[in-house]
Amino acid sequence: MTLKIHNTLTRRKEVFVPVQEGKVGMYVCGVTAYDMCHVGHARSAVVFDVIVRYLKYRGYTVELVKNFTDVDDKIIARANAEKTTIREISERYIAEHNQDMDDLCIERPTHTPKATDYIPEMIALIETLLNKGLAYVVDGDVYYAVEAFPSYGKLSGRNLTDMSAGARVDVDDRKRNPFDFALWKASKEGEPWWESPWGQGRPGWHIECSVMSQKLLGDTFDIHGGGEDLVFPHHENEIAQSEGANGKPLAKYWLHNGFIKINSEKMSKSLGNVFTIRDILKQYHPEVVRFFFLQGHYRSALDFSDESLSEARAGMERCYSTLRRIDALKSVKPAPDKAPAPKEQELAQKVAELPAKFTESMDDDFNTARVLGYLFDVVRMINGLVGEEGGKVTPTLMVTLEAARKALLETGRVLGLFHEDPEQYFLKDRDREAMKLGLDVRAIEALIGERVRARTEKNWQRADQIRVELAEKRVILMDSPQGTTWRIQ
RNA sequence: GGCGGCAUAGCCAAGUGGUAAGGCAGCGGUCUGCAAAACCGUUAUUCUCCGGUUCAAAUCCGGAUGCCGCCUCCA
Repeated sequence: MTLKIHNTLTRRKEVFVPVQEGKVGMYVCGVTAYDMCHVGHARSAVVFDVIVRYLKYRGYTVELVKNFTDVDDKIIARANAEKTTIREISERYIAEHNQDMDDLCIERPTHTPKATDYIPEMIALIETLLNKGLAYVVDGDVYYAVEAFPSYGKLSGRNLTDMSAGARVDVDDRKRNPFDFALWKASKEGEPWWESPWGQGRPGWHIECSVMSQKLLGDTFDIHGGGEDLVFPHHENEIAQSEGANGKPLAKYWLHNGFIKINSEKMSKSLGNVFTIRDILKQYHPEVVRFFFLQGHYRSALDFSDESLSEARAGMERCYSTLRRIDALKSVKPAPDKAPAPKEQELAQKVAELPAKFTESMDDDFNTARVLGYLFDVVRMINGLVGEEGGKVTPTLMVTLEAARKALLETGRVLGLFHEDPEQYFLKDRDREAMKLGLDVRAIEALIGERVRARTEKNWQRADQIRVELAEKRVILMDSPQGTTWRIQ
């Protein structure tokens, strides 16, 4: 079985062969630390988190680098607006970012370098490019000369002639070509600066990734990832810088995740439809958000809406209620043992096949949506077997169910799902939903208490009245031999 | 203007040559004092449209239409 990955560079699925057997070096472009992270950052983080988890599951040792851009126009603007330093701003938002990532259950990368820690190395790389004739100095700025790098455009499938035809770029007389980009910018009044051979200044955006990836992963590493918007110009420019300097391929495989749209529109600050991770996690359990992302392929666009998240919530609820159902059986007296029913054997077989199907789907360019389909097959079969015979199961069936539960959890672990104890999951969900609706939990439970009394007196009229009353507030009651529980619809 | 992507049921979505996964929603049934959950059945004779290749096409090729992204900071 071979892992195949869609490579943006070739626009094809390719068999994954790492530079060094058994090891994967991976670089994913991180955030510019000037504001809270949004749902788009969350998707990118989840996508690459699942890829890393899967590569590890597959037996690879993964070294992941995710950088922080901590010097940049937007950070400077924010620091000036708040009358503070770029360091204060970037540290604040790096901390916020880390909290969001922890909340989303993203495994921490091996390295999280910051651009400002690599200024001397950036200067050295720029000097190399100048010496090779790939860059030029103008008034303390240093620009990359795209025309001097013949394969410029190979990642994004563009060429300089076509692009300049309908160019919408600022014409800058100091540049030889409109697509030349800044490697080093002379500092203006009130901007942070570092000493350099070209005077006081600061690095351009693209150079940091070329430097940090080379320092931490070497000249050529396996996977370079990021959002699809980074293909051009950012990743194109990284290739121009790195490959221009050392003549070796920068990364073997380029992976780009699709965008999140909000009600079919692009999420952007100008449209005012940006949802921060912090806001979303007040509304939905992190695993619901993760499940929502994994339902689609990582390269396709995903439409984020209250409706789609509610559907994801329903899906997660289905899985967790099945896990809870198995847990509950442990305290139920077993039924007398007997030979396994055909359905039971069928489940055992499905469970046995799950790892292979999981691997096959994930090997096919990380097809998480298909994996979820397999998980639901198992869930349905478990439910079918547990629902029978008054909740009692035979010891033999219990073994099968336990194996099924383990298989679900193991698969879930690689996807970053089912980390929660089912009981806890439902409690958290209930509290979160009640808070969203502004419901008074104590009042609800008082009514439920009254209904329990009414039911013991067989006062069905009053009992139903309470049910209806609560249902109007989207509170759904569930009666069982163990008592009455509730959830939000 | 240049480059690229997408189009599968009411909605989301997998499927890249062998006869349409899965989820959500709906309907009918079983269960239940009534419900909920769960299960069973049901919901696309068909994959935007037109042509072509093939024994065979949602899948490959050509064309049309529609939507979207990138080309400017952007996950």
